[in-house]
Amino acid sequence: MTLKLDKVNRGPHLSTLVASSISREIAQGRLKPGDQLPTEQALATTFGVSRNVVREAIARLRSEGRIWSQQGRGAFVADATNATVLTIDYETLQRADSFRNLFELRGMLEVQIAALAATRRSDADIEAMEQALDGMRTAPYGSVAWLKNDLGFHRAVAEATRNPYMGQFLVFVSERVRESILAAGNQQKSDDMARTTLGEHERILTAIKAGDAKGASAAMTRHLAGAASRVGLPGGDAEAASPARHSRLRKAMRGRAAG
Amino acid sequence: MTLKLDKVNRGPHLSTLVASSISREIAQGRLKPGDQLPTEQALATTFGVSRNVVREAIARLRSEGRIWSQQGRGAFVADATNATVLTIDYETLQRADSFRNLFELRGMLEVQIAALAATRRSDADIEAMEQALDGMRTAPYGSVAWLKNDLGFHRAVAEATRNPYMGQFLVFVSERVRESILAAGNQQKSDDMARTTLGEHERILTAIKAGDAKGASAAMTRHLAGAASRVGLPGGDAEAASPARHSRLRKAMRGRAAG
DNA sequence: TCAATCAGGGTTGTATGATAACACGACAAG
DNA sequence: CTTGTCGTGTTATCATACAACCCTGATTGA
Repeated sequence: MTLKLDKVNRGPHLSTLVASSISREIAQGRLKPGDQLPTEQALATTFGVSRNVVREAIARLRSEGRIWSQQGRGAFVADATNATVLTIDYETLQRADSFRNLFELRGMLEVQIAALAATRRSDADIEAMEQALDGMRTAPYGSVAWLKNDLGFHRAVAEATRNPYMGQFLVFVSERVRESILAAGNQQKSDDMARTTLGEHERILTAIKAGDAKGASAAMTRHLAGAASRVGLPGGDAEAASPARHSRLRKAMRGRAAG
Repeated sequence: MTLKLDKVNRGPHLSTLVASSISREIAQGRLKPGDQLPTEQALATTFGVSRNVVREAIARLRSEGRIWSQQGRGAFVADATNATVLTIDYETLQRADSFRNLFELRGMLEVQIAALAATRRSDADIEAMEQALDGMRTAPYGSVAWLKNDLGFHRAVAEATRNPYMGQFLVFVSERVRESILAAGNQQKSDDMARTTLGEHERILTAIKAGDAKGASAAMTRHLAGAASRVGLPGGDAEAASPARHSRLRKAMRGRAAG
């Protein structure tokens, strides 16, 4: 009876294993949309767990929109587009190219967000950004407090867009990127990096303060390129995400008050 | 005992009600990160359900990263940044401004995706786009087949970026936008719209074929502006998401083969 | 005094059986 | 052909029991 699923003792709950197992069947196409899943009883016996565990797994998949179930009928695989949540599973996150791809996506979001923020920011937004910058100045580079204020700055920029989804998506992607960095474990820190990073942030803030959309996106592009090289990524990667690049941003950044 | 919740609130399961109830407590700050949840037994009695139902709710919240639990200790509220899934709850989706905000986010993604796709597309990607366009040509405007191919086109563009997250995010956001449109229920269709929409898609494809990043993003911007006005949104909204606007895209689009 | 050990209660994780609600097909009655 | 009933299978929920684990505090030994 107690089969413990030989694999991992470190393993999470049995319901998680069952859920990801079913999830994999769906992802790999062995269970197509509309197909009926085996009965809970059958799943329980095939996995060697209790029906309760199977139900917890089912509940989880149902909440993710991957399957739907009806009392008296059974459980069925839902259409892929019906997924109500966006999730990046842990295994994929570990792969090397995931990091690069996530970073690219993040850059895409951030550069646009910076431009939008420059046109819509309020005084309270500026206040929040400056507060986050102050927090970064007083915390040692790479510390928890530093990271918290770093994320706080970017979130403040996102919230200045007056579009709550911007912040929601950006924070989500940024956290995945951070997880990926931690998984790779290849970061080295120096005092130079702290100064450089702070300077990049300040340039972003200056442009946003001035209402300079192109300058803000340009500054953000440079910041992301710097961050990329800081974590060991070819720096010029965010290029395609930079809208105002070849054009005359110097003109846009000239003659504007630093505030 | 427990209110059956007359409105069809996303699922008649008790575990769903319990999960959203706890989730609300967290969202409204009555349960702060680090706080310990009541014991499963206590939750069961307060909600008037069995401990099994509570466990299904807990499993769901745990899979979303909202709480974490350890055997023998209890369940605790996790940091907000630890959420492993991105979810847009149904209530927020119904609000009027959600539609506008989601559409803006989608535009932001798509315009950049189009530019990237133009520089990275393969022959197979072009093939997929053309196939989707053919599907749109033969299906009546607004039909299920039409919508399916429409989404297929945009997904093909996203997949041409060689970054799987692009497609993942885009499809997710697009589906939420579609849900929001359906919830509002204010779309009217005509033959003109079909032709216009098809033309916009064709221009996008032409630019991507030619490897013209700026042309692709410009065409996508125009398409999104058209789509916005088609669903009753002020058309100029995607402006900030348009990188190549004032600059000379005519020059970029000149002298390139239509394919 | 101090440290290690151990026993006990509390909590989550899992197993098991039972009951209620519901869907669907078979089948008989009209 | 239609309708109503019933039996079977499935999910939804309940209830209980045990196992695994954490924490605390008392006991024990030096």
